[in-house]
Amino acid sequence: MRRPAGEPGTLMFDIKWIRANADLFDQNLKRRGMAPLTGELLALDDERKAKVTAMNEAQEKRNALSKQIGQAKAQGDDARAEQIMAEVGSLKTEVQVFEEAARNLTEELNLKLSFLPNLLHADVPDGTEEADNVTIRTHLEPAKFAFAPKEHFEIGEALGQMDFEAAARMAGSRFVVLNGQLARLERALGQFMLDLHTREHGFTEVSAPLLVREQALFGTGQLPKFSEDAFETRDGRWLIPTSEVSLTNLVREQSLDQQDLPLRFTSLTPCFRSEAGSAGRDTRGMLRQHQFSKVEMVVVTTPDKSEQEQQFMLGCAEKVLQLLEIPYRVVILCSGDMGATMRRTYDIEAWLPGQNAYREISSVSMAGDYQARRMNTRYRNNEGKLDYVHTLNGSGIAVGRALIAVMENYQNEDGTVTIPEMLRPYMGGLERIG
RNA sequence: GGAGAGAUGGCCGAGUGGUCGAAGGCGCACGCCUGGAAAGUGUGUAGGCGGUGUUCCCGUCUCGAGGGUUCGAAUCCCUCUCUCUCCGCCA
Repeated sequence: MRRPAGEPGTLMFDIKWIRANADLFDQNLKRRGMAPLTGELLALDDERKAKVTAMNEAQEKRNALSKQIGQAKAQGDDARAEQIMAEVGSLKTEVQVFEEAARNLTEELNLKLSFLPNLLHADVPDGTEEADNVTIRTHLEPAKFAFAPKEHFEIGEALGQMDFEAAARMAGSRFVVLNGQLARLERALGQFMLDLHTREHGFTEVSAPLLVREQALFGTGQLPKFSEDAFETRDGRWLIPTSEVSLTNLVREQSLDQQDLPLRFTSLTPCFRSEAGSAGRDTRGMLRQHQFSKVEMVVVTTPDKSEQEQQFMLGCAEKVLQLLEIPYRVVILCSGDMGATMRRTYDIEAWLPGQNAYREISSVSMAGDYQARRMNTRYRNNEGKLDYVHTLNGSGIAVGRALIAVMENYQNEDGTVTIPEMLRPYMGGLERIG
């Protein structure tokens, strides 16, 4: 793994905070199902600081003597210059030895810190698996069907507009080909969501790279820990697993002005995931694909606004389903089911009649300063001080899964699919598919 | 893909081995001047790390990034990234 991004000496996690809150930090790891680490980390940091101090002292001596050489030469006193040169020669190796030791220790510490999970928000419930997530609220009662509702792939294949076999022939499993009205419906969903967030919710639409450097994935936290989940190209770039990566990294290595915050970005992009750990799960249909389309929301804000921004974003994502009149519930993820890079995550799960289950369709998370530290993104507050920004991200919402939700919730007994009112303008006024 | 030029503080821009973290200008902040403002004038104006220091100080590092040469590097060497110009190719 290459040296993490950021200025030399920048640490990926606030070691001073760990030092001051050792118990809290280890408790946090425990809730994440990990062993305590403060002892190891602080010992390493002590060692590192000792070497840095020793290096600084040696440099101080060297600089003072070197300065004298310059002065002697300026006065034409070459003999004295020679004498001091001989004296300072041994200091050179001393500086190098300490410098190398300090660098190695900093790298070692930073590597360890870069693997640490984020701190959990106080609201996050304890738990080890999906079943421990807590439902916050539900919206709309699932509709009762007068017939046995089908799964989306049954509907799509019967319509002749969803072709997994054609996709498999050219790309392998976990890909799909949509055509005709279903392809247009996917496009309509994306347009509808983008229009909603840009017109009603104040987000700026962004078109950004889908192929990014390793540092960008490091910045948002997908690397170094989760490299097997994404696709790497032959030239060392990566296909984004979510446009959270592109949108969040818009501010990498920047110092922002407080008055410009919050920044709110949205984007409709394909997402690429290897689904390496998901073999055998959701193999039928287009619920879990290597490539899918998603509208993403990213907010960059000051620490004090992080809390309210997450609620706002959650509301923006819910609004999509409310306008589409699809039943859903909001859950808060438990400590064991959360992503390592996040402090608190709400999932929105849409009702899928064909599966007779709620399935994740959006995830809205706060990252705190975790990503900001990795990207080295700060802001200058009104007092002129620099501090790390807070970042948040959320799907607003997953287009592929929204397509599934629409198809299953709006299916008719004759195999047709009614088009939700809100989408009809995007479908040329079409009222049903099939 | 080939040839060349470049990257210095918030911005512009000097600086080719020795008190250079960096002249000068612009901008910004505060003060003086003014009835008020402009003009003029004075002062200040990066960040990281460390220090059993804590409104102020000390040390160190940072002139795109990383490494090297040297007693000493913005300045010399190597690698990388990015920008620009010309040629080729191309949607």
